[in-house]
Amino acid sequence: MPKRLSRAFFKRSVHAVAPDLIGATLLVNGVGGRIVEVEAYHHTDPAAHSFRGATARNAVMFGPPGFAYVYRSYGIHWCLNFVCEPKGSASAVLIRAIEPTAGLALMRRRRGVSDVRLLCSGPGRVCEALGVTGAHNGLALDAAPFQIFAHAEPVDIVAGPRIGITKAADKPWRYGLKRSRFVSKPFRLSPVTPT
DNA sequence: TGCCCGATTAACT
DNA sequence: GTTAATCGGGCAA
Repeated sequence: MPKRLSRAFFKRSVHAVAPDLIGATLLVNGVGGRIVEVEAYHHTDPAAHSFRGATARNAVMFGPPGFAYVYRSYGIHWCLNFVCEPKGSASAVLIRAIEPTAGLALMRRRRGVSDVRLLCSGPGRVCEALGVTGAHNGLALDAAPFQIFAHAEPVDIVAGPRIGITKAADKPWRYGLKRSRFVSKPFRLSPVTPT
């Protein structure tokens, strides 16, 4: 049985936690799969919700690490984040894509699509498939309904610019599982030198 | 108070 | 390729 991630796992720099989450398994009420894409947001980052200080929406980001920050995106979708670093640093990892492994039938029903590659390939899709809503905002990640397990095997990680932002768009703070077919958009891999 | 924009997605042309 | 859906935050007036 894989090791369940402790709350201490999140009490580190968001730039250390984010790549470490690639390959981990995220379940919500037993439904979910392998995390294949995340993005890091730090409070000194102009693209982060916490950059301009605490509001009612982002209050959880300013609390202790190891909790879920769920916000509404474009007034329509939900997006799931894991709060990182010591309390008050207001940093979080956005869960952008999952390779579905558990609860496929329920995810298909919630999403209204059958293609497994369309179930969790995007932050809004992840929340819809796993049933994450604003009701999960502020819940601890080491307790029900969440289960997060470390990956057993080593994984190859790639990084690149984050998606859908205009501020600090050059920062390579999007992390993914190399060659995964379940990411929301392909990562640009390093060019192979012709032989 | 009013207006613009956004860590998105699906359905268009 | 473009656009609508829909709402909280930020900022100008």
